Amino acid sequence: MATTSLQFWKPGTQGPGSSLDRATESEEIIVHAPNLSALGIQAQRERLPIFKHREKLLYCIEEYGVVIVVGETGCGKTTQLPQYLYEAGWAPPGSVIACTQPRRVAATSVASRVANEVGTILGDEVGYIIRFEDVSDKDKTRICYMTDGMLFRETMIDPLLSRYSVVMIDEAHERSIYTDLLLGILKKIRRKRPALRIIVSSATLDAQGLLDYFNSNTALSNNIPPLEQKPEAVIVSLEGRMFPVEIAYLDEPTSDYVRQAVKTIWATHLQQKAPGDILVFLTGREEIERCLSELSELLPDLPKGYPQLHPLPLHAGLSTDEQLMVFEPTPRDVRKVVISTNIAEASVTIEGIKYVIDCGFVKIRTYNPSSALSSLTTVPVSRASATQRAGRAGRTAPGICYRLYTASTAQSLPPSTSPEITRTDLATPILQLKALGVDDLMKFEWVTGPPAESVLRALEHLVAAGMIGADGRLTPSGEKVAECPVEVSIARMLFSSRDYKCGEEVLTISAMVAVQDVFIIPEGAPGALAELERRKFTAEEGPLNDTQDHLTLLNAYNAFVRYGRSSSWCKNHALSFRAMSRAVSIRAQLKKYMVRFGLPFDSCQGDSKRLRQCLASGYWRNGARWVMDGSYRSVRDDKVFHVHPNSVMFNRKPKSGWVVFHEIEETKKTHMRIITEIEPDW
DNA sequence: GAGCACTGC
Repeated sequence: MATTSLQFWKPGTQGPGSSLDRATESEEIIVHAPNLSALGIQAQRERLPIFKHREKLLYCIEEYGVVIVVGETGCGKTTQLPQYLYEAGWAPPGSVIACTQPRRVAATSVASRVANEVGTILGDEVGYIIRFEDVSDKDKTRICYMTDGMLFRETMIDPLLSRYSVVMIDEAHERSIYTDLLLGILKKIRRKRPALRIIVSSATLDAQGLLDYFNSNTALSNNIPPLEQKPEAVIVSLEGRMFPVEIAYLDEPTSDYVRQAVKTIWATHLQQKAPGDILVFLTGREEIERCLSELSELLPDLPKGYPQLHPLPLHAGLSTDEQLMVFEPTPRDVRKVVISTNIAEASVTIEGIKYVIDCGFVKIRTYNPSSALSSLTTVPVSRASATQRAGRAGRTAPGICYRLYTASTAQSLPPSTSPEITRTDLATPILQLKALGVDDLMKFEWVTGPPAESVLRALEHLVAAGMIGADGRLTPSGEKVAECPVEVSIARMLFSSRDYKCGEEVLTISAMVAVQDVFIIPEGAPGALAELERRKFTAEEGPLNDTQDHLTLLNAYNAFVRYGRSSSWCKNHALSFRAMSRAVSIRAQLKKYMVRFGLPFDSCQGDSKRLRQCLASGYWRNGARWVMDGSYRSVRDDKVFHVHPNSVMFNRKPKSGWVVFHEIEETKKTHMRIITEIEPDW
């Protein structure tokens, strides 16, 4: 197979930012800067598309409570808008402009860029706050970038967010759970503190929905003064900066989009003479590896005179080193092909991409409240996602996006991905809302209401766990657990560690289960090596050598610390250095909460029975018993569960016949992850 | 006898 002819229908140019309108270079540049490098920065700032809208934005923020800013990524809103506000005097001493991001890297990298533009050291006038890292100054910081989760947490300490004059919720179209919770809280705060200004920044599609949300007034009660006649919220549209991206569809649907992706990569490489790298969106690791292997079979057939093709995988399971390879600049005679999961849709930006190939699917986690199980399923992408994926081709020059589905399929795609709050376990969010004084969940103004069944299921869980009393209010232990940055079952485990005298070990286990992907699966030899290494921790490391996943995690952690937290040690034992280091941070943070709640740090001194009893007390809802065919039945409703192949319990019969597990994941089968054997009479 | 979208506190 040498060349493949592609039958693509091209309906003409469309896609993000088809207008190529950028700020003209002839505009007068006003410079207040004292030196040349600052002059360069100032000129750059004024060339951004958002600069033309500066006065309009400032006027709207002065006049309206809520400004919904719509613009493509790259138009400068994240970096410029907080600076405009700062320059216009919105952050006098004692008040701060907050800008929230759904991801940690975004908060840190944007803060550092803005600090540079402002001409200040990061952490002085411009800072950031993410979990484990507060690079801000209580007195000096005027612009603060932060993760939305951190600002939500701050509302638990300061319910009116009184130190902020303006809160900008960035990337609101992603509808992360904390974005939704924050929008609800902010709408409430605005009633009590009208001086607060809110900016919601979003990509196009749902701007009208957000406008209606803020302009509706359903929860108005008698003791709150009526709002002014003028609408609460207004939309400001910014022009995009992105280059046009031509969209091409398949004429006929494909039954195997991985193979179609390989064909399309090959044809693009041979037919498109213009240099530029290729980015392919697939749904998961397995597909990426198949795509890579099928592509490598074609490589020897590359005709003479063509540039080389350099394929690279990109997904979250890779080590940092492997991930960094996709950013290496391409030599002149090589074309890079990055074959990626959804991580490249928003989290990771690779420069130099000119061609995007989109399989049209994504893996999404969905919580089913009636079964209390969450499952990972492959579903068609939304139109918003497809637009975002296509936009990855137009960051530095005009590009092309090949969609591996038909134009009519494209029209039937849902407009946007359902908000996270509609497909997640609400136990923790509801506990936190209760801690914020939202007692009546039906009156809380959700941007999108979660399914009633999810709310009921979460309330039932919280009542059973003793976090909420019969009156619907938080119990004293509920108030404490609401503060803890862990799930309800883990918090219970930490609290009962006092009775079982194993605080030290439970603390470590709590940190380790909070980190995913501790054990690395090496490229090529799926599972085998990792399993070998994992078994070392179960059998050879440490005194607690039962075959239990929780104890294996404990042993791995202790060994990591004992061998000096070294990254090369991790590499040799198929452990993720990133994950292990994160566990160290989480453990330190949880330790502070234990100190605050007066929980002792006893060690069980190798008495694994006490430790396992303590685990059982936390995972009291997650029990299962072994049955003859090697599967398990859940204690709660007799469902069929299987042991996850990553578990050290995989294909071993528990002596007692009973286990508790950390979580259930439903993919092709229903798997219990992180398992510990218990005695039935516990 | 066989598997791992992505975030966040």
